[in-house]
Amino acid sequence: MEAQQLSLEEKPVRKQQQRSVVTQQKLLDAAILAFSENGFKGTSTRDIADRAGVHHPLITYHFKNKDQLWRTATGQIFREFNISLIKAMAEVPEIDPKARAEAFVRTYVKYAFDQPALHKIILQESSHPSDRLDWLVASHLKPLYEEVVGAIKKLQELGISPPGNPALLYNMIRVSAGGLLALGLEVRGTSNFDFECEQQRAELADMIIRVFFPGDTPAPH
Amino acid sequence: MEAQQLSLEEKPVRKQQQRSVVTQQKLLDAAILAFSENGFKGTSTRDIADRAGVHHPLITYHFKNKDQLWRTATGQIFREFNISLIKAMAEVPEIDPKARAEAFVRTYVKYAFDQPALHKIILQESSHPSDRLDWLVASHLKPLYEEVVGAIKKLQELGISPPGNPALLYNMIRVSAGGLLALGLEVRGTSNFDFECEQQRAELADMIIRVFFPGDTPAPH
DNA sequence: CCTAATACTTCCAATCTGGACTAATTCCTG
DNA sequence: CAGGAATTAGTCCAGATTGGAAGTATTAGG
Repeated sequence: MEAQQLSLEEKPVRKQQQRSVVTQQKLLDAAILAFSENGFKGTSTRDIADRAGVHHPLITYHFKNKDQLWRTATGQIFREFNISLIKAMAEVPEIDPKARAEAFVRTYVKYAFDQPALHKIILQESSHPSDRLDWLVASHLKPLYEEVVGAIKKLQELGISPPGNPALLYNMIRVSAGGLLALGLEVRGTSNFDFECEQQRAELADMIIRVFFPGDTPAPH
Repeated sequence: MEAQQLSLEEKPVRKQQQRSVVTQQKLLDAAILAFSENGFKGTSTRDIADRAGVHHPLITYHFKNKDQLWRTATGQIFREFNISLIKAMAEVPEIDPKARAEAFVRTYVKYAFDQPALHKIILQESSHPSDRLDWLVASHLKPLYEEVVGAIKKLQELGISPPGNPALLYNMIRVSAGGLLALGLEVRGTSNFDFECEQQRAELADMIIRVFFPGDTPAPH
């Protein structure tokens, strides 16, 4: 970070040392975990440093302050999530829209489970207005939305998805997948349904597909 | 609270003064708001007291400590929510299960919007294990779940709802309604869909019904 | 193998935290 | 209307919090 922002400087910049990369990643990982559990306000930089096993002033050194650390950490997992999603979708042929939708749901569920912090952080930050939420929406949430909502419209035209506002449909799918996984503890408590079990996650994906894409692909005339 | 726990005491207990009831309610309202925004850890008792416009040691006086305040405040809104739901449902005739499901969804959306803190608090607390989450599940979430899941099973048997694990279906409906409303800020940011608008909330309810209860009531043979 | 940039450690000041404690005020109740 | 309990105001505290200053150790690069 910061450290080797060479840009158009004239100074003889030295390359970043390996140990600093390690420290930064330890901090980023710890930060994601802590923020997803206790929110931005509820997380202290000391807690993060303790989890990472480093001295807390290193946060100031590497990331300037708590807010920048949050942005860097959050940015990292959102970028990874979106890239994973795009990559996985690229492997599915475009001919069959319903198969594509199914693949999207399964991949979404998979990566949402691999990185549960991602949706927890969305939930944490959506609870009240903040610059962080605006930033999250503008730089990560909206791009994905734009990408997917077009596909949903097409599915509706084909009679595969129910009619109505596609934005609504998209958000319902999103919370049914990622949101529900983030609520895993509560769901297990009330319903004895455990997303830790691979088979139950598949069941969730199946159900989402069944519910939101009930129609069949129309035969090519 | 506490103050007039007369039970089987022999002392000539004086009745609670009106002003204390007012103070308590101001604290409870402020607490709900603060906790829903910043979570338990992220909320300070001083913040709550400031919002309520009272001195912070009064929290200790009326509720013993932060944890008890959380439980009392949360208990109040959950009780009100569940009662509202039950009352509203009692007015719908039992003959038509689909009409009943529709009424349930509309009422759920209505009250979830009236008290957005309720679902925000579920989201806040589900992010990691805690006594508060266990308490929430056991005393408020599970009872409602038990109540509703039976009805959903029946709807599935009638072919009104899609097949599959009813617990899953229930949770998907729940997050699509309450969860999505709690995410209102984010949804407006990404999709320009605003739940503040009555008509858009109706659209949400319609969509939930369309998606989760697509079948028609079978004609009585 | 120097030496200066990079990375880390140790310490500090100002503020915030939950909660305890006492004094002042209000207002029931006899 | 007086006595005393209920309630509130005002202080205080020990510990945690943040950001940062100042010094030490490590390592890249000549």
